[in-house]
Parts: sequence; structure tokens; C-alpha cells
Amino acid sequence: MDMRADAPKINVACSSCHLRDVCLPPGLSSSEVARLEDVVSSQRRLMRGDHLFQNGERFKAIYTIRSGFFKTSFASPDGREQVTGFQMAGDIIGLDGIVHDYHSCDAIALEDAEVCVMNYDHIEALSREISGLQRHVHKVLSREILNDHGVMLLLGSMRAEARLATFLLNLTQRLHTRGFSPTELVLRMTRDDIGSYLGMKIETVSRTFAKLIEEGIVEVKQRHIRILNKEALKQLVVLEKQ
Amino acid sequence: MDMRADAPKINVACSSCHLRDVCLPPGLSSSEVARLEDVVSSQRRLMRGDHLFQNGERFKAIYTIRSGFFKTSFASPDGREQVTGFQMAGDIIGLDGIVHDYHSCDAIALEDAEVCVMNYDHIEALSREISGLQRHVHKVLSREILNDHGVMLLLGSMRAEARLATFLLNLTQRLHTRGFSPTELVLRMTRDDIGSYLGMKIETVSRTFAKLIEEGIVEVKQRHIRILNKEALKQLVVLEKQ
DNA sequence: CGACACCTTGAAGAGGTTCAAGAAATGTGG
DNA sequence: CCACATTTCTTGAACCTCTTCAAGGTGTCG
Repeated sequence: MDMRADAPKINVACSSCHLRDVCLPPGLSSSEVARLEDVVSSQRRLMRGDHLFQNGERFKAIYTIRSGFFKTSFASPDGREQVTGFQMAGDIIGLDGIVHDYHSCDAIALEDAEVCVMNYDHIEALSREISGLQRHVHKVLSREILNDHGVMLLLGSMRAEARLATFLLNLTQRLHTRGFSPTELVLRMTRDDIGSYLGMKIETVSRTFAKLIEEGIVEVKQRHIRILNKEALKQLVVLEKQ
Repeated sequence: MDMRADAPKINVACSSCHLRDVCLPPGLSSSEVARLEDVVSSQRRLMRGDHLFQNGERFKAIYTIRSGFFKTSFASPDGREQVTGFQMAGDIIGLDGIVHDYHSCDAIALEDAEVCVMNYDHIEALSREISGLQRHVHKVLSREILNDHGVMLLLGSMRAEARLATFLLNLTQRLHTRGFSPTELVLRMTRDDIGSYLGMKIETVSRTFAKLIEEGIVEVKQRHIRILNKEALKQLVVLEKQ
């Protein structure tokens, strides 16, 4: 959060960023893109385990992930905790902070990471002038809601195997659109994180992986996962129960 | 959705609406309020069971509930369904539609209801001029996200009894801020709806109510609920497990 | 009054949790 | 670079919660 000499205001080149399509609204003029670059007040590097922000911290900015992998988790006053999502390059993080002017969840880097810091007031101001940006911000927020509804569906109606299958399919799909393999991935989170996210105990996560291996659907070497039969994974989600 | 002669463009008096504080951004000048009233392009009356909007329907407006009670539910392609929330007077509904320009869930009136229809393009345009409105829209979206995280926590980490307790506390608390009793409520939804929302089968909902009755915590007469021991309800949420 | 939707209750069973122990990987300090 | 501590993951067995299946009760509305 500090702006030390080694984290100066840099001129970021959104225009040449490979995440441009994920991150910026479509159809902006180059002059508009130039103004948007001003919003990115700085970049921040994080080491594995670092907090990008914490519950209760004052909300000033939202962040676009340039590289690395994050988890967000939400804690209730009485000590319950729930991992609410995993974020990767191009994802935007920190939107929960808008309501109360402080963050209400924790964002933790699961590997060394780099983010663009976008000052929220600045975004607000600029989106009053660039309607494409305004719409983009709304869509990002709305997408988050949609996404959460998907997780609620998973938590509310799926069995362990379908949850894990959905999780793996979702991750590979997102990685695939970022140029990675559609059938192989390295999990950056612990089984505990997965368990929290999917609403199951760590032992159940482990056993469910074991079941998928047994059925010849995936290959697991630690956190390295290879999907051998994607169709079977999809069928697991659909068939199981009703 | 149709603009028949009996549902004309009316001049709505937001300025004198009793929901004003819930619905409008705080600290607007009276001229700004006047302009906001233009956003409310019409009002719509719904009978119990009517859809306010449906999955797949083109997104044009968001709605503020003036009276009545709604549920929103989200269905996956394979036929799973999840009730994602219950909405009452002052709540805003339809925000899920922004991302894809069409609605991705169903909103159904659980009793006769009345809503203000707010044209979304109009809101966008006006919030470019009134920064208080812009911020308000963002906050409403962000609050929705926060809310969903709370439900994820519930679904991911609570037992049946804690889920139901949380549900009842949440409902009464919201009703209380709207001037209703903090200890009595009439459920507008079926046990099935509750079950879907809380991720449990209808039989479990029924049995869990039975348990709460047995413990002397609530009194249940059909859909009429009276909370006899609110502290005990709260303790159920906290104590149960860890 | 009869039909239908909604709700409750019982008994049996499945799926997931808990507790416990050990294996495998990772990190740390000498 | 190895030994040791720690974290992370796996597996087994007993248990418990919730689900499933089945039947019957209650309320509502034409």
C-alpha cells in the first residue's frame, strides 16, 4: 500500500498489454486508452502468501491481476471462513470494497504475483466521461454476481464429485482462454482452500480426487492435474442426481 | 413488459416515497431527485406467481420493489435450480442482467407486488452526470456481491440448523428495518424455496423447523413464525461446530 | 366437497465428517 | 547439503447428518 521509491508511478502501457482485451472495455479510441492508462496509478508486486488487501482495510483501489494467482476469502465474525474465489491473470479483484469503503474479504497471493492498482475514485471520475468504461465497470460487477450465483448452485445442489468436477472444468476453461492447456493444470491452492471453496472437508477433497483417479478421469501428481477424460468429467456434473 | 394504456408513464414521486432512503442515493439536491424520477419509466403490478423477468429475457431495466415479496432463482443448463435470494420492499432486482444484456435468472413474485421500472440506459446516462447516483449504483452492485458471499459461507460451512437460524435472523432483521416486528414474520415462500436457497431438501427443512420448535426457540403455525428466543437462534449459528 | 399443492413424519440408507495415524513434500538451520 | 521440523496430503474406520423413499396429514381454492 505504501508508495516507496521502488514502486513509483510508472507509465503503464495498457495499449500494448497482452491482457488488453480481458481488462479494457472494447472499442475504445486510442486517446481514451491513453486516459485509462492514467487510472493505473501503480503496479504492485507480491510474494506468495502476501495479502493484496485484508478484511477491514480501507478501500481505495481495485486491482487487475497481471500475473500470479490469488484467493479471496471471507470470514464471519464468529470465525467461520469461506474461500469465495480464485483469481488469475486478467481478473479484477477488490470489488467487494465498494459498499462500505473498506474491504470485507482477504485477498492472498498463492504465488508471486503482479497487479495493476487502479484508483477507484479515478475510475469513477473517468467512467463519467467514457461511457464505454462505465458500462465495462458495471459488467465486471454484474459478472461477479453471476459467478457467485454459479457457486451457490454448486454449493446448494451438487455432490462432492460434481463439485470437484465443476471446479476442475472451470479452472481449465479459464486457463485455456489464457493460452494454457485445456487438459493440464497446476493447482496453486492447497486442498484446504479447495475444500473451503467447495464446501467440503479436506479429507473429502482428497478422497474425491482418489475416486476420479480410480475412474481414470484424471491423473494427479501432487498439485499437477491432467484431465484424461473431459467428457466423463462433464457427465459427472450433469448425471449425478438430478 | 408491455406498456398498455393502463400502465402509462406516470410521474412518480420519489421525493415523497417512503422508500426514498433505501432506494435513492443520500444527499441529492431536490433538482437531482426530480431528474431521478424521470428514470422510473413506469410501475408494474404483479400477481402472486408472475414473473418479473425470466432467464434469457432481454435486459432493459432494473426494478425497485415497492411492495410485495420476490424470489430469484438461477438454473443451470442441466436442470439444476438454485434460489439465489428473496427480495422485499426497497430491494433492487435485476442486476444480473447487465453482463450479457439478458437476464440470467428468474424473478417471481411470491405475493402480489408492485415495482418501479428503472430503465437501465437511462440510469447509466444519468449516473454520468450525478456522481452520487453513480456511486449508489456501484454500491448496490457491490452489496449484492457481499451478500452472495454471505450465502456462500452459509452453504459452505453451516449445518442445517445454523442455516435455518441464519435465514430466519436475516429475514427478521430486514423486515425489522422496514418497520415490522423483529420477532414475528410470515414466510412468503414455500418450504421448497427455503430448501433450495439453503441447500437442503424439503424434508430437512421441515425437520429442522421441528427441532427449533422442540427446543422452544420458535413457534411455527404454517408460514407464520414467531421467534421466542432470538439469543438461542444466534447461538445456534455461532456455537454449532466451529 | 373434492382435487391439488404443500407440509410433516418415520425408517432405512448414502454421503460426508470426524478422529487418528502415517506418508509425502517443503522449508529451515546448522 | 543433509537432518529435522513443519506443512500438506492421504487413507482407514466409526459415526453422524442429511437424503431418500414412502405414507399420511393439513390447508386452499375452485
